[in-house]
Amino acid sequence: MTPTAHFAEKLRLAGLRPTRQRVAIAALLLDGRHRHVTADSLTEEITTAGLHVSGGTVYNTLNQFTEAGLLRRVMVHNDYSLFDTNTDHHHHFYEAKNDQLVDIPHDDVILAQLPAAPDGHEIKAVDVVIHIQSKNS
Amino acid sequence: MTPTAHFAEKLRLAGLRPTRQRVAIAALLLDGRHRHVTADSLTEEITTAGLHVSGGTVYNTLNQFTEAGLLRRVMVHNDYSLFDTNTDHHHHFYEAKNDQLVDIPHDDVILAQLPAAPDGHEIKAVDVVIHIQSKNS
DNA sequence: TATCTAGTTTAAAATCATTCTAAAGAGCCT
DNA sequence: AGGCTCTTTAGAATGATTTTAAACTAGATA
Repeated sequence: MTPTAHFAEKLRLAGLRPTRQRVAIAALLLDGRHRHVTADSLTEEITTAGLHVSGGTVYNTLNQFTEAGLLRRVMVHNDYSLFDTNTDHHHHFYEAKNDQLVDIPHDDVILAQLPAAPDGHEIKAVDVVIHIQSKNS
Repeated sequence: MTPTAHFAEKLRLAGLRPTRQRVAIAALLLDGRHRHVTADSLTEEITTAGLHVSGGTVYNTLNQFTEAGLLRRVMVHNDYSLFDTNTDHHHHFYEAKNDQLVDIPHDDVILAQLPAAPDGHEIKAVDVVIHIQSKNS
């Protein structure tokens, strides 16, 4: 199976029509490497790859991939959206000073006791963000 | 001590000059009640109280109070900033559907094991957001 | 109490990430 | 190939937040 066919299939399975733009973005983001991207950094990557995808489509695709569970949105500040190509359960260290986000392996945080969700509700996800800073600051 | 003097003192202790606007906002937000506000909802409160504070000052004050530890910024989405008048250690339930944030008492989440911060860094804060949704959805 | 000055507030303009729009284009089924 | 729907596009629009430059004030000093 060609790489393109591989990503096209992945998109179909996620319920997304494999357009040229989506396949290109999937090839960049869904190759198994774990990293964090923004609409901006992704656009740069696309350009570097010699391609062009309009700004609106970059945003739409990022949202659609997230909705489909292919990406995960990480909430650490309100300046712009961050997406994680690792959708497994895991948490993050975040250093505000340089806006740096670092994955924490899932097993390194153990939530011994979780509160029951309010009546009629269920837990969908648990996000843990550990804010860190340089010791000499 | 008059209420105004009380809040003025609180601001001085936090390193903030007690201006008329800051004291007014402190009187609304720092009275001990635990709640979540936005720049918008705070502006409404100010108006309802028969006062007026410019938009820029509302934003500045919210940021300064947060910086001073009088408020806490809660990260659940990128649409606008949310501030919590409860600065004690505690976590949150968040339901995206209706953008509702609910406090979880500190003791209801126990982090049994925390990872060591990366070399040369220390942990400043640990934020836990539990995303919930209606069972019948 | 009058004066001074650095820090604040103000309304309005600017910024900037993100979403929306309407028209042109592309999967995909028959 | 034809057609229907979903997508993409460039550009305009949105909206929260920040910035600006001028007017103002808290608090120190004389």
